[in-house]
Amino acid sequence: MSVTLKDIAQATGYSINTVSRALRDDRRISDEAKEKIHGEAKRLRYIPNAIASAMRSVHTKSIGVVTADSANPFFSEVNKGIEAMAEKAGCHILVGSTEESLTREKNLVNLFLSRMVDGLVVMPVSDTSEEHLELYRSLPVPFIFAGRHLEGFDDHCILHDDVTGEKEVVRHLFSHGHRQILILTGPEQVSNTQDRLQGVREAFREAGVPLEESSIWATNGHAEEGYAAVNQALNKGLPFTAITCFNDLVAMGALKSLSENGLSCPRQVEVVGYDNLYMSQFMQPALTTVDVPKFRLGYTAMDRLVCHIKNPSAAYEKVMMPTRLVFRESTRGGKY
Amino acid sequence: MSVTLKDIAQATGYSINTVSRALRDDRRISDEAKEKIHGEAKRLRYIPNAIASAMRSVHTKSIGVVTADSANPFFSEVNKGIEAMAEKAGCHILVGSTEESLTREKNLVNLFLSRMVDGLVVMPVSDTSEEHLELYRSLPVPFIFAGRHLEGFDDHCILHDDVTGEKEVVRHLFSHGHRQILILTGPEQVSNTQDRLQGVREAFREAGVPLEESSIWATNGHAEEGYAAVNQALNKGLPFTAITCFNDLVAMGALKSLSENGLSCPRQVEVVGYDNLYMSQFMQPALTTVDVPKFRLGYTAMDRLVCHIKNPSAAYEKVMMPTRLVFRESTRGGKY
DNA sequence: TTGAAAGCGCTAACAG
DNA sequence: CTGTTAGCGCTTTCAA
Repeated sequence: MSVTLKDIAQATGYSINTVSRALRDDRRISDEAKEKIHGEAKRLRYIPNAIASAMRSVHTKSIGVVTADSANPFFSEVNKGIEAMAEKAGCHILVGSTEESLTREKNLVNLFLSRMVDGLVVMPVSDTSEEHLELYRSLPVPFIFAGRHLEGFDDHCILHDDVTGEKEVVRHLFSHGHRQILILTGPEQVSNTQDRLQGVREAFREAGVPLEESSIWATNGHAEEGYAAVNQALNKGLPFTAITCFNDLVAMGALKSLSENGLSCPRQVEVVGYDNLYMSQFMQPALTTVDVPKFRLGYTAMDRLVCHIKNPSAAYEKVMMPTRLVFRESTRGGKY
Repeated sequence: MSVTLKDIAQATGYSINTVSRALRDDRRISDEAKEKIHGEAKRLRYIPNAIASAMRSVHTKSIGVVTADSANPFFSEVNKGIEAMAEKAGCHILVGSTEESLTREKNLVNLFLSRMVDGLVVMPVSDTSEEHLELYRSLPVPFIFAGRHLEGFDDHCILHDDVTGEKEVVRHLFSHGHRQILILTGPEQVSNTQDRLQGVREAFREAGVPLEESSIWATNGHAEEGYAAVNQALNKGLPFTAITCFNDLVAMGALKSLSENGLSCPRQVEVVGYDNLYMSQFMQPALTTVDVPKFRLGYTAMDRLVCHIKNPSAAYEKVMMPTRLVFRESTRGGKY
């Protein structure tokens, strides 16, 4: 079997306890002992058993991250922020993806709990069933929701302002004279979908333009459904001169459909995405989109979480981050 | 603190042991006891402590996955295959990304070992230092290399045939009359870069065309370096009529540069990628590329790993998967 | 079919 | 500065 503290203790003549403390650099251990013990540990290729250590001590120094959709680079970018702060805090991370399934979300949370994580960062689906809410009400560790909110847990959320972000998109399109706007929404059980749609509605109301429900098309947030939706809208002869997309992936599909149907973007149809993925600047045309501070979102979420782990009685506080419209080639001209 | 077997034992009057076995559906426990115990467990919201369980039993039912580059969707797609098989085998997965750093690779392997994983799936950098090789020689658990190989561990590899895949790309370009081909390679410490370059060289030799070293440009495998490389090649006035890219991300950057420089793809310059990412069909123009069986790669790697965990004395055996050239819009016409 | 006891590897509390 | 003892929650003997 593998090398344990016991082996090092036997090899050096110290007690298991002294070895344990020497390896953790406890200051009450003599330099001589430390040197001997560290040397022997290295020689024997000792690998500390984090499992055993976790059992005995209060903290495992591990955090569970429940992310949403592994096919969307948005979440990789948020993850990087989480990881950066985790590393800073000396934690490591267990990641799992729900693929927007409530069942998988619950399973992941329980999996992480059973592995004794010190806390959780979650991008939840927005299901408001009693069972779902109860899962978080009874959670025995600190937790933060990143980029998405859940009814009754506003304080736990680190968010970006989707309502305003999307409202500005539609305002901008209005200011360019568009009145026929195709709206491609995202997965329905996700709070961002609801918020962005609300932003659309507010912008329409504000401008006094009636919003036809027939111009709202649902997608699952992936390119192929953006592509299909625009194809179908064109086939139906739906009139539109601009498209606002749930996210950049959907926009990528939309651009493809326009191009295949001989419609020039931005000359004939303007397209706006959401998220500002790294790849969006390389799309053709480069995508106008709403920048979300992805890295900072993850970084801040993890930072807050660490605070709550260190100080369990600290009050939770909602954080709202600003978004920013980024103008590229898929829309005409700059801001008016 | 949280609910333990002891709590259920006290509540039901059975011993801890009986509770433990009832919850694991041991057949030597009466149905009556099982029912009572399961009921109580549910009522108390018992969450099994996987950490404690892992300490006592041989297997943790967890697998470490050391992946390479979280910004590249290629690895997400491989991961999905790994996860699918893991779920089938009743394991869960710990994932970490090296970002192509040898140090991070070693740290991740040790992190996973310290968490007592039953085995590892690794996408290693191809560093052949004694230290790196020794890491795997002395690994106390079964391991599989997925999509990349490492000197001396051929048997542990599940691979796709990069030499042949890339050779076919270049052959195809030759067959279209190209002689001036820009070659954008990937990160140097990665076996795929070396293999694909070898494929290029073999195709050139085969065709009797001299390969100018000046037409080989290194990238880190990301879009921005594909973009920059093509920009620079054009600025230098390098003559080329086709580009073969290390991967689809690099190709995305290359397409962007061509478009910005007023060069039409495929009419003036043909472009070929590698990997066949999901998104590549949505690029403009849709990307001709080499399909790699990403899902199956992960799925098979995990399948082999599970076999070796179940049967530690089984001999390792290299698996080589075929690749396939996929023709889309970034090259002209079909295969000759 | 069930229970009692031992121990996985480690850390914390207390002695010295 | 170092050693002794106890025990985290669970599973695996062994005994009944």
